[in-house]
Amino acid sequence: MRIASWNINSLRRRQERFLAWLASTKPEVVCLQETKCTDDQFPVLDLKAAGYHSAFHGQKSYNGVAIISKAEPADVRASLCDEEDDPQARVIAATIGDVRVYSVYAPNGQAVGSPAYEYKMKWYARLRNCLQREKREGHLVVCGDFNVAPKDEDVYDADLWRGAIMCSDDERRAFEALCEIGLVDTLRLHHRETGLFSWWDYRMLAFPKNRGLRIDAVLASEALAAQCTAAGIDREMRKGRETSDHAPVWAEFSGT
DNA sequence: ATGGCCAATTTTATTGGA
Repeated sequence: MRIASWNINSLRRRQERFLAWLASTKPEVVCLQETKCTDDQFPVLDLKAAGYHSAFHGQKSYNGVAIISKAEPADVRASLCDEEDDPQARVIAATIGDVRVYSVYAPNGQAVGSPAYEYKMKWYARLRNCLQREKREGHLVVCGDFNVAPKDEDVYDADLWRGAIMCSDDERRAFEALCEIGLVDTLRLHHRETGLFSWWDYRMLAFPKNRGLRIDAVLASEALAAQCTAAGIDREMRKGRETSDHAPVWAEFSGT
């Protein structure tokens, strides 16, 4: 089973490209972030015609997450496990077969120390609490745009970015704390080298120069991670015009 | 080759992204 995750940066802008990519790569599950559309704008019928079910949680203009799957999703929930009322659409969970899947879009945080940064850190604590509860149930995959480059290897110029947003110690600790509940960063099971990125700024020729960060990931609970046969980043999808500024990330699992 | 911000809306500026 292949699970992919892609910050699409507006599904409506990217729909044709997304459908073409779905048809060529045929993943069993795709987690999307920054769909930037309301639920009534979600292209349910086009995805159905492509052979996929849709579970989605959107809002006007910003954020928005979805899980697209060949198999029908069960137990869809569009929030973290707590009862906090969050107007930002950043989480959706669904059960696909025997795997609980989360599509998450972590807050950007704007600048270290800003109110947005405080919100980001609190959101991470809520996410961790939620996933800790989920993990007891069985296989768990958490896909998304984490807006954190976990290690120096995930940054094109680690010294330039040190302490900056997405690379600060507190953000990296928050990401690590997620992993410590028993989630494995699948890309690093198969690739240890630097230079593998999932986001490149639209400005200053960042992509041709490979000045990127790896801020998107597929995390898997330990038993499932043991079945992860391959993982990667589909950087081809960052090429050309009218692309998202993110590339899809993916992991392949046997025996599910 | 992959190319010098982009997307949505509040629309000819502003806000947020990362």
